[in-house]
Amino acid sequence: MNYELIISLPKNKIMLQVSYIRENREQVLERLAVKNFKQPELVDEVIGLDESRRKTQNNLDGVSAESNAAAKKIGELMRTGNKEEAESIKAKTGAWKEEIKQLGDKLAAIEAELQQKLVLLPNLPHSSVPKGLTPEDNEVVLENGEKPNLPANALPHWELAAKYNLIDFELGVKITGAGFPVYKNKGAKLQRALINYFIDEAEKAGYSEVSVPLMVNEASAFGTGQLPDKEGQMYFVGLDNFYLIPTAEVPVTNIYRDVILKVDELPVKHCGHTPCFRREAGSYGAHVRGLNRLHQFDKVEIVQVAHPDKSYEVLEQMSQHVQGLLQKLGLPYRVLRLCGGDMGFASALTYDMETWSAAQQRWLEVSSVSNFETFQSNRLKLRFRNAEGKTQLAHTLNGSALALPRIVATLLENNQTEDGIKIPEVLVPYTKFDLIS
RNA sequence: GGUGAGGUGCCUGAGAGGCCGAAAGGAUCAGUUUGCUAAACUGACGUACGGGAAACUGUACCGAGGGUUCGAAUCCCUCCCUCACCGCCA
Repeated sequence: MNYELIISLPKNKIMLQVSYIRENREQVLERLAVKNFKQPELVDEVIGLDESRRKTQNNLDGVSAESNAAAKKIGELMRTGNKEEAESIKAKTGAWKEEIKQLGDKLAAIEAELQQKLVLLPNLPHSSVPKGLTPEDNEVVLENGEKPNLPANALPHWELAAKYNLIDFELGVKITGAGFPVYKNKGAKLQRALINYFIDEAEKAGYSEVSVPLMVNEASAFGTGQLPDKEGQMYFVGLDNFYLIPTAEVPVTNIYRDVILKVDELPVKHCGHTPCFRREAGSYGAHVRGLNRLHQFDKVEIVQVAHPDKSYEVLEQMSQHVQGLLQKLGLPYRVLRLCGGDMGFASALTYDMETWSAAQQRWLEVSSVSNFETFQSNRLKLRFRNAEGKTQLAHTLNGSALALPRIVATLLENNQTEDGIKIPEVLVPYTKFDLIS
């Protein structure tokens, strides 16, 4: 990613909330420390640049005002035939012109630099976010459900997938490469059933379904914060400058880019199913075996645009929705509150939901629910008109409900019996079979 | 891929160098009238960045960037996008 592209994004952008940083410098630094942010010096650089930005703009505005007034005067004089006086004013405009040009260039340079630095600042974590560096520092909020006791000869899901002819990993390697499996027979049907089930559940919870593009332009990728932070993690279609979406969050949230909502339109709730594409550069090895980590996978996403006063309520509600799905599927799970070091660039608070994979004897992340507060809406210019009639940035949230492959993995492993793999009751109307044998 | 037409406010749409941040209509909001609905009338009604305690005020923005000019929505150049028709095609 080169930043020229970013700063060439729509002008007349909102100045990524510098005023907040300016007025809460200490707090910002404190919060960034929780996220283990490596370049705290950026904060003061930003404040300094903002200072000179405002000063420069003030100067420029003053000169422009004079120049505008003169131009107007000339117009009047010309109309009334007072050519001489008009000419004498004209003579003075050269200096203004020069100054306007200089100040304008200076301002543009300052703004560009400011943008470049602002764009590197991650979102500030919520006060409840624990300090910490690694996944081990995440806080376990709750654990739910019974871990099944599998017999000693229980198989991991990739062996079950082979045994029952559900997923062909090698075939995917031939067609595309590692991480692009081919689902077959009841494996394919199980996937489709889960997708439909998740969508139906989301609709019951008030999320209206959207079906969105799987490739997005740069402005969209920037809007939800994938750029510049996750540049290398997205597949890029260079011929047309499109990115393959790493999550439906990107196209769905971008529906509301450059939108000013009415306050009574909040909260906006959408769900959607899409494949997701992730390069996952740098992660190989035993832990990525089978369905554990893929380059392409299916996911049902829920997205909300919420009033800032309500967004943490909404976050809990979304977390409950996800937990409800896991309960109905009969999967043991736990909820984590991510520590500063493990959470994403754009998030203020993230809950991860993990299911217990009984054959692998480990937790697998199947959902991530986040409140981005104004981080995305600031970039998206997603606002609403508040009670005073002023525009205000809305809060955006999203969560997986749910990501398919690890759910499939856990279902296969946890529900294996000597007779075959039992399908959870809630899914049977969708699969039309209750056993994989 | 070829050809043509366009990009103006929430929408439709005028504007063709100064009186244009932008007519008019619609939508929306507030008020008046009305037994209710409808209608009519009156008023309000873009965004951002500055300054100011505030009333208010300065600047910028008519797809984006550059240029001409004392002055650009309007003229010139470059780019992007959209639409229509043809070709190809799920």
